[in-house]
Amino acid sequence: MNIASVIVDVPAKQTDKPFDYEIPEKWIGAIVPGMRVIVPFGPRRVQGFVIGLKDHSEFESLREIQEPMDLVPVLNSELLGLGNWLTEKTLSFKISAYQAMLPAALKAKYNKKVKLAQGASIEDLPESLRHYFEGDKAIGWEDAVKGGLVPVLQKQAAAGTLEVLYEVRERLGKKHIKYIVPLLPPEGLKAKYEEVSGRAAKQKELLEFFIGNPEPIEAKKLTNELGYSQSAVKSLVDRGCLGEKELEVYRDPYEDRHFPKTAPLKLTAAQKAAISPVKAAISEGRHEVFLLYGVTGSGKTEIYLQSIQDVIEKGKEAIVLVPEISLTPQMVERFKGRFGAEVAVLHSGLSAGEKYDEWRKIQRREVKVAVGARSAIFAPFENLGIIIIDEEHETSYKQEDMPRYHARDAAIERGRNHACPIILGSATPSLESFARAQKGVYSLLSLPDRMNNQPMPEVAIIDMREEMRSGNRSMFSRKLFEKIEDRLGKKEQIVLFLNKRGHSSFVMCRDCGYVMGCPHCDISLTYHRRNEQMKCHYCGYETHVPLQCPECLSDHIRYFGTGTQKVEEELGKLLPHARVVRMDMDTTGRKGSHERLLKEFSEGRADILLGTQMIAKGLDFPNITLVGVLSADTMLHIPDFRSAEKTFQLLTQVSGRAGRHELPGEVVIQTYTPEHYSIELAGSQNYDVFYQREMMSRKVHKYPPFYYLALVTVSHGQLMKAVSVTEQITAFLRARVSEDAVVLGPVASPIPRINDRYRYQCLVKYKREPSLPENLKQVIDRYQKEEGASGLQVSVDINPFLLM
DNA sequence: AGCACGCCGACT
DNA sequence: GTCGGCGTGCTC
Repeated sequence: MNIASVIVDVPAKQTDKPFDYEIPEKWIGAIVPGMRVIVPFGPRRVQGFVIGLKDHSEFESLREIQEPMDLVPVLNSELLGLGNWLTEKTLSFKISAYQAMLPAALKAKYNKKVKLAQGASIEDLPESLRHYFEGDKAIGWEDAVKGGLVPVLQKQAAAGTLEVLYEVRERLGKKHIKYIVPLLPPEGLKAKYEEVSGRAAKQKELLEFFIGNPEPIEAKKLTNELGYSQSAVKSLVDRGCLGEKELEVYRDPYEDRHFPKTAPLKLTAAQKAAISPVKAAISEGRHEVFLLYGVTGSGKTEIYLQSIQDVIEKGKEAIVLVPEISLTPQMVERFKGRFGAEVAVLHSGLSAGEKYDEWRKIQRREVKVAVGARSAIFAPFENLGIIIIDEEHETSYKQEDMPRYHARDAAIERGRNHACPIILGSATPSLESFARAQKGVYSLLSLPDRMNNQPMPEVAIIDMREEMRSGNRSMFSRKLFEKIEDRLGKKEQIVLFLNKRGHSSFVMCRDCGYVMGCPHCDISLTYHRRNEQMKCHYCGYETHVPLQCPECLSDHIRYFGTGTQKVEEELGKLLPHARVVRMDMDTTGRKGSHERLLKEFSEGRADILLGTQMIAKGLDFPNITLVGVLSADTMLHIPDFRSAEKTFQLLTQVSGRAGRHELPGEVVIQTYTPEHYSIELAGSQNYDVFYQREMMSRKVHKYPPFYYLALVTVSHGQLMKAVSVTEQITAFLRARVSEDAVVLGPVASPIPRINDRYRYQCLVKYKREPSLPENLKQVIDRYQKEEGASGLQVSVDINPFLLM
């Protein structure tokens, strides 16, 4: 077993296969599958993953692995297998699948530099180049390019005086702290104590300290807090009494936070009924997928917690996925509160180093529970007892770039591997999941009532057209405004929800109707108050705000639409005494600001929480008695077959923020289309009827869950090229699917141009099409290689969430 | 992805 | 005659 099969870090079609390498003698036995290694690949060195060992290779002369990057595998055999599965399901490269399963910190960085060749002397170089290489110095490739030195350097390299070096580096290291340890037992130290001359009083004190405290101690603590001098420490180190030791430590993002310990709560009858099949599956070690359908505030989390308790007692581990955990610090708190140090938290709010450290806690079996966003599904546990996906319907579980996987599918696959149950929890299950539960593929568990018999909040739907007609041109309906004033008076809290960021969404000329668009993308620019700029959310293009209409030179050019900033201003004018906290992408950009804002609100230092999507879920504050949705229909008009479902889910989720505790809650939904079923039914909180309605529509239009989808998107700088290639692909696929399938296209993508590239697509709707993956692969193979040359890009998304 | 090899146009 | 364009193919 001295040959390793390695997947190299070169994401391309031609290199998407194992390459064989000889394992150097000294590492035989030490290099095992799942480890990262550095291998020579052509003239370069690259990172690679060992996926297997063997004795024979069909290749004649193998090169040697340069060195291992790990002491222990970073991928266990289950995850290696899962990588294969991912590759097949998403048609992505193997290397992309493996990278996606690991924290970003483990992704290699590459350095290319030029240095003096072995055996060459600095005198061999032309005068002008010498100073770059004096004293073994090297010049980085990028600097060389910047300085226009590449041709000269290449000439020297060809002549053999310089050589090009390829380095593979870790993205970042482990964090170490210097500790001081006594090298002798207390008796030995006592003996030394006698030896130390009387003049060295400080050293004597220090020895006394270590006689009393023989444990290792942080060097910083010793000098800074306990006041021992660095020189005294050094002398004793030199004498061989003390030693310095670098100990690896974790960056603990929750270090300075304490989580009050919580005990399991007593379950209600409904909760008991829901949890018992889960407990049965856990104790029998059986794979089963449960859909836990429970209204907002019905106590789903407690079911998660107690299921995990069971799993831990069985000596197994648990993964909990939450949509975007930095958005729900309360969730972290509940898990940390119950399971304390047994919990690792992985979310986007952490730095790469912190994430890596949390990941290592899992790898080293130091924790039993991983709570995190989508990618936490790849937590390297070996003995999973349960996987929980909270807010199962959330679209953020689908990754939008390669590998385009859905965490729910990955969870079910891992559940199969480990023979463990899965809980999908939601107050508004995705149609796909609910349909599967109806068919008996998943087991349905319901929690129809809120805890403590709190009623669901009362919902009022306000027709904003009416308001308009009766002369109210403000963004608050009279009813909502009244209620806000009422709550302010009662010192109760209010949540205002708006699903848009920025100030106003777009700029339009009132005279000619000109809307300011991005010159590179077919999308209107968004106004940002902060820097008085118009910004494109797709390509980042920025320009200043026009004072005149560029088309008709009229100066009646105005902002349209409403953003959180504008609402904030408006509130400031109308209710100057109300304390408002605004939460959106702009105010929560920096790390920790999210938590800080929420804390401000939870401690009652603000009356109104105003925000976008991110405040829709997870908030649970007892004093919120009013939730206002400023415009319910913004989502309804996006061209997506799921827009009604998303609108319904969002409105239901936001409404659920109100009245979760003793105080009853009220919800006001403002809309221009009150008659739309998704708004009407969100108002009456009737998921079941919504489900029926939406299923009918999906059936008619041949959309999921009745059909699966596969989306091919083609983009190119020239419109005609994009169209003609899409046409070819559409024809190719059409000829290769069965009669039940529908192949649509070519059609322009909902955003027909991004960054000066025209985008066309072909959509396949199908029920059972065993050869489709193979055909899609052929499409990729055929067109992806044209990519570099002509700028053609072809991407395939199986089960896309955004048809963009 | 990089990089080398290789075959056709405009220039010291 | 060469320098250099990027099309083609390879990396164990």
